Amino acid sequence: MSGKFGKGCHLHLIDGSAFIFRAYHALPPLTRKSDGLPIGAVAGFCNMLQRYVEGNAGGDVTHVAVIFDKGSHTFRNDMYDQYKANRDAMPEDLRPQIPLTRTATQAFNIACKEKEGFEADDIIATLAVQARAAGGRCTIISSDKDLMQLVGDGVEMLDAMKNKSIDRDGVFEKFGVFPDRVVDVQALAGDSVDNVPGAPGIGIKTAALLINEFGDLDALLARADEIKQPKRRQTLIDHADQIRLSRDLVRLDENTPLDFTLDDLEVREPDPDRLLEFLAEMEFRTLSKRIAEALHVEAPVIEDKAPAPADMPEIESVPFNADAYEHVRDAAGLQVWIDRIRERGYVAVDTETTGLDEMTAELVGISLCIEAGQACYIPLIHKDSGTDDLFGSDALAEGQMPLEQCLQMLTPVLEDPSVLKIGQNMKYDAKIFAQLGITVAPIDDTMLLSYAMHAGLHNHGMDALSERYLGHTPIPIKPLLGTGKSAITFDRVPLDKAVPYAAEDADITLRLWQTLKPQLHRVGVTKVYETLERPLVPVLAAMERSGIKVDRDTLSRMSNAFAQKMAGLEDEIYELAGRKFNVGSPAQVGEVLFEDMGLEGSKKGTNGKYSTGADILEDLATLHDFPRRILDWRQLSKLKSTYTDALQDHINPETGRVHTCYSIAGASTGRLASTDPNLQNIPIRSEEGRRIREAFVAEQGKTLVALDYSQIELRILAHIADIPELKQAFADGIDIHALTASEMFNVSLNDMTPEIRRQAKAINFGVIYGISGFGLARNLRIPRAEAQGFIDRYFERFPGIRTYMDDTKAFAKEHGFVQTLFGRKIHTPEIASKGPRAGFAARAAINAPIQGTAADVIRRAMIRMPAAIADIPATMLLQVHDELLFEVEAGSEDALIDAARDVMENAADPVVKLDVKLTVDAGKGANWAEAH
DNA sequence: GAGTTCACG
DNA sequence: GACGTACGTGAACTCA
Repeated sequence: MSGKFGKGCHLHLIDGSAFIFRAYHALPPLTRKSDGLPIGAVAGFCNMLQRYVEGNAGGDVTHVAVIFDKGSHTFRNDMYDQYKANRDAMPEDLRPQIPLTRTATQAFNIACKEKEGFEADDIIATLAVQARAAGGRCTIISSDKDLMQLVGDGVEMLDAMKNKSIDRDGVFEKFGVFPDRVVDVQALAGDSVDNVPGAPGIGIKTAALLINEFGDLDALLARADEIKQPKRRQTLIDHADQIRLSRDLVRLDENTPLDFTLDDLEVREPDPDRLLEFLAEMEFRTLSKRIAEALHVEAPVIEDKAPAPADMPEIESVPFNADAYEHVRDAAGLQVWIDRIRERGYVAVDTETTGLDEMTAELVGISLCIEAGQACYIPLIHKDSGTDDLFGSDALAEGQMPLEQCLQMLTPVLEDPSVLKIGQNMKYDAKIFAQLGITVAPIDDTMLLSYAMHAGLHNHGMDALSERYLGHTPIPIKPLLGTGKSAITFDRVPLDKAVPYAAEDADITLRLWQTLKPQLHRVGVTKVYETLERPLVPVLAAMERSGIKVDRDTLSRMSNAFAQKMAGLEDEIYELAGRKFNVGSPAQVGEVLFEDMGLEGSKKGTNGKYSTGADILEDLATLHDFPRRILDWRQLSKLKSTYTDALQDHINPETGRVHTCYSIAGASTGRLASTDPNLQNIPIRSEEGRRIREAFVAEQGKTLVALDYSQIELRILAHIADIPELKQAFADGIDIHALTASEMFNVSLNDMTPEIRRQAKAINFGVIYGISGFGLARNLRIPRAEAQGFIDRYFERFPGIRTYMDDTKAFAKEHGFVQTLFGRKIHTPEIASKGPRAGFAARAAINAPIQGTAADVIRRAMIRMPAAIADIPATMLLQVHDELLFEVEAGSEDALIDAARDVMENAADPVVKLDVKLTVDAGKGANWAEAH
């Protein structure tokens, strides 16, 4: 059969996207063995194509094509920006498989068609209409109801899964009208999946009823006042425009401009070599065999390629070339990049700013990269460096587009749910964009990919990752900015220097993503990355931007009081020492103590200095007044310098609030770390220190609410080590330290003394840290043998703890990592070393699953929190490892406590079923001291 | 920049 | 038998 498409021809049009999604959801998440590339949807897609080919062998099909969607932005989005806005983002492991389904179609030698700006449905409509006009037949292989408007006059649909064909009567069954009125019914009924509004309260049944009564939609809308039901009548009158818009949205474009004709779609025999080569590349053994048989050729041997070692990724072969980066200077130049980004569906993004504090830093320029080596920098507010003006000119440099124009063009891409934005530490860039009202989503973050896979092995900064995984040293920033007082901000870097530096960052980020992302599955931390790391980025960005109000006057008053007390103490100290010296110098304190006064103290190894730490001074305090005074002075000095003084410098002048920065990938265990300033170590243990929390206040008319997990690490220990007595105690709400003491020392709970309880508490904590006799002895200030006796008794009483410790150490030795209950991996490379390092590593390995699981739990709570409190006028401000601090409008405190507590207590569900329930304590007040 | 000390969980 | 010794952080300070 060949020649022009016409009478007697039969065209099959396969809805490619429908095939892909069916394949994706029908199969488990298979991955290619050699490199972990997700491949399940491709496998299912190929299976469905093969079944299709087999099913039509000897049939009357003369022409065939698989039609795909391309990009997500279509003419319908221009008509209605909410079109398909409710769609979930494409699953992470599906995205890389999309291009492979095109390759697969071509490997089957089937025509493969798509068109930018149009949906597959429009192409199908156009081709079906063309086939009909030429006097041929057309079968659309899909069950998508949006295609039903095309049925009739030689066009029919076939649901390949159910092998059921749908004709005019079938459409009537579904819509209550024949195909020519389907659009009218859909326009009225709307579609929640595609977010087509329709007429509120009217479904398919009612819509069909109305259309059948009035003939068509135009007649119905024209004569809406004749509708008998008053509510329905009003709805149609009120929403007439919306209904017409809906009709335009659901009506398929039968005139899609196409660069091919029906004749190009003629059925072709598959080329066995090409097809089998593709299948071998995908490592589909069973399917290869089956297809080889069907084609009567020999199946290729597919080698069982061993996965490459995880720490030896392939180094990107495109060399780095800083001269090749593009300087985007105007809208035309940027548009080229935007088009390419939309075509790809992903882009690496990096921002250059005037500083490191995202609250005050200004956007200076944006770099983009879509392929290794292909990157650009869009400078926006670089200052002209041409003049000799010593103070720098404020005139803008040549070759820049207006910031507003750039953002206007780029924002739709940054916010487009179908374009993945890749960054290194995206929280930073997201905050910069958030300042400008832009919400960047969806995202991937190479720093977090690295963290999820390699926590404990190395840090996750871009320079380190580039060296390690790309074998490339990034252009250093120092020579560009200078150091010290003469340092300049990035907007003063000349463009010829700024372009290579900035663009390279995006290039590196993209290459890291290409290197690291496929390994995620292989390392087995996809869930960790997708549920514990990446979703935290917008949550933390919002918390950091919120900040917490800090009252400068309170801090200032405290500073003065501390200064006075310190001065008094200094006089006493000089008196006791008999001379003046620098109280802040540990070395000089050591000299006074151990040389002038001749007290007993140990020299410290490396530099021969005396150690004057708090516990040594504490011991000496019984012998002399001097150490006590030093301790008191140090406490005040600490409080003043680190808190009451430094904290004031962190109050943002715009917001009057302190905005900390959380590192997501700082702590190896999964904990967050807080910096600039650290708000996770605000004093509480001493009464004087605790008062600093009075400076952390709620805004007028609001309240601070603190919720903290009670004994979360011990509860997790009880679960992981499976200790029945501890689990029972938590279930009964018994004081856990008292219970431990009672079990160990055979004292009934009623006869418990604070001293015994204190010792048990120390042991409980010691266990979490990987207890040793020496450590416990020092902590409790008891002889080492006695401490060891306690530990022995503890293990005897709770043998599960010792088993847990031994098993965890053995696991770490064997695998080089340990895991939390949620699958987070913490690497412990030093466990293999000899000497004391191995001891450190072993204790860290024991602690990591406990501390890490607790960290996972609160991360999960934080990720769920925004949605859970959406209806409450409250904001999540701070996280302190097992505590969340909120600011809430007065009157809504209890609603917030109920909602937040619910999220926190059930945060492990449904992934982990803890044997021990998690309990959350709550407090509220005008300041943080009261709330705690 | 290393080392010490101390604030928190 | 000796090694060293409780887990995880960040910041300020001194001193070379």
